[in-house]
Amino acid sequence: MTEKARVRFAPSPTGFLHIGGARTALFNWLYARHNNGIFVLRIEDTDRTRSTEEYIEAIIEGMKWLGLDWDEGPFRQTERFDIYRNYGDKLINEGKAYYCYCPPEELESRRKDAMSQGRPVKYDGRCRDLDKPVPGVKAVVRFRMPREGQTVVDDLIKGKVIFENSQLDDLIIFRSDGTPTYNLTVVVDDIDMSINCVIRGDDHLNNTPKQIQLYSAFGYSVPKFAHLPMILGSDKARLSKRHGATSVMAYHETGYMPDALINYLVRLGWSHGDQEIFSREELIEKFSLENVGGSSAVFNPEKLLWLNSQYIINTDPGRLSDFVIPFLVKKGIVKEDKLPDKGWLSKAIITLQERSKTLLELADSLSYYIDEEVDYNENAKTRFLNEKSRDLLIEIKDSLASTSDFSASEIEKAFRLITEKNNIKLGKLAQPVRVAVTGKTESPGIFEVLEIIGKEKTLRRLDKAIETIKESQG
RNA sequence: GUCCCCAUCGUCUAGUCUGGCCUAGGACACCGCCCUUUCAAGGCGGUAACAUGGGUUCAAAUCCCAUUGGGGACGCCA
Repeated sequence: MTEKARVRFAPSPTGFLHIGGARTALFNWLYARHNNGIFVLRIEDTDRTRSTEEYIEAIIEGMKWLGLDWDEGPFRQTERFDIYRNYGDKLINEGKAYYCYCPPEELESRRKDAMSQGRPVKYDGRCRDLDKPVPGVKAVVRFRMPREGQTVVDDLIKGKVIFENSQLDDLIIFRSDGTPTYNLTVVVDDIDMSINCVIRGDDHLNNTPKQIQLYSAFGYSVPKFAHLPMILGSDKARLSKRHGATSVMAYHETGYMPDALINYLVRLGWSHGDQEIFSREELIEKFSLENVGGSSAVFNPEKLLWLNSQYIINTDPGRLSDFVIPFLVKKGIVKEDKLPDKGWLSKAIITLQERSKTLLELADSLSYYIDEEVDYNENAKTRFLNEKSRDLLIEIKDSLASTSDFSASEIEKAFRLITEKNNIKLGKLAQPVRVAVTGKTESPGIFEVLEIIGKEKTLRRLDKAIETIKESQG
């Protein structure tokens, strides 16, 4: 019987949940779900000056929106300081850690010197074997790193990565104010929470040998490691704010479906043959770290947009309406206490699914079905609402006015009758009508549009269009 | 500067571990055609890649080395 997989996502709340963090969370989540394991959420907020409550909320909100549910936590490191203290004291008592009295400014200048002289930048260990404390100075605690030999990171994605211990720094595990630092807290927490597979960004690969030394100092065996390659912007630099929207919730707000973003993110580095679109169930079934590539990936908003359009097309209209309604409300197209009929809305949505790449676009298009008044696009108006189309508009209006069954098929018959009579192509009639009822030159099929708008509103809009033509003439 | 990672179309990738089935496949974007009442969606087709140089081998996108390029880390941040 193998042990149960336990993984974690451990963001620090110094910003919103961003694209890179979301992908790390996703891979952890998939690993846990695929292996029937446990997914732990841990908030690494030991840097109190930069961590905020708002960001914790925001990260949780982002996780929930993406549907990445966790089984344990959220734990907060700031609530676990006594645990780190216990572990730390053990190291100090065993001589595996020591107090260092070097002032920060001095360390800084030594670092600069080392870098300019081309020497490895690391603490020289001058406080290692001090036998007495320096009075009146607040000390930090450093971990005594081995100086000889090698540390091997056996990574599930990168393979065996060898580090010379001489390169490893005597890292600070407690600040001079007594608070623990990252490298200590991750290791202690991962031990304490029985994490047996650490999946994180490969910007942590260099930290890993240090952490391995910590594990061994505590007498624990190391978990598996999997270091995911970074996500880059279009200029190949690490993805950051200047590349545009990087916050997960920004995608929510601009009309992306969570499943589309998940699907996009998982394909950044992971693949399953030629398949592009995966349901959540499929992902859970097929996901494996073995199929994660080692090279970094450029974030491509256009492909995400395409995936989103695919998800909009393939989501059933009833469910899609639940996604769209908040956008309709937010844009003031409908009132929260006066929502459109669900059946009617679904019918309207069907006509727009393959024409909308985002929920926001869908909501916008829906507005011409719902609004009382139509705003004409200026170009559309001058091109199609003019003397040439006026008589046709009057003709179709009169014909539609006497139609009792206002269905797409009956509406089509009315249109065909007029085009045949006047010996014109359907477009000659359809375009002016389209502008009259939608204000635009593009829309779903005109017969469906009219049916959805309904007889009364259609006639009113045709009247207004005819009126508009008269005015512009007179 | 030191250490670490990475390298197939513009982008995401299949193929690399286990060399031959690769005349290098799919997807996004782009271009063309078809469908068509507009716009889409859809269908069909097209442009486009194994970074370079050395090896190893009967045979290399695939293995090895070097170079180049890109990324990351080097904090009393995480």
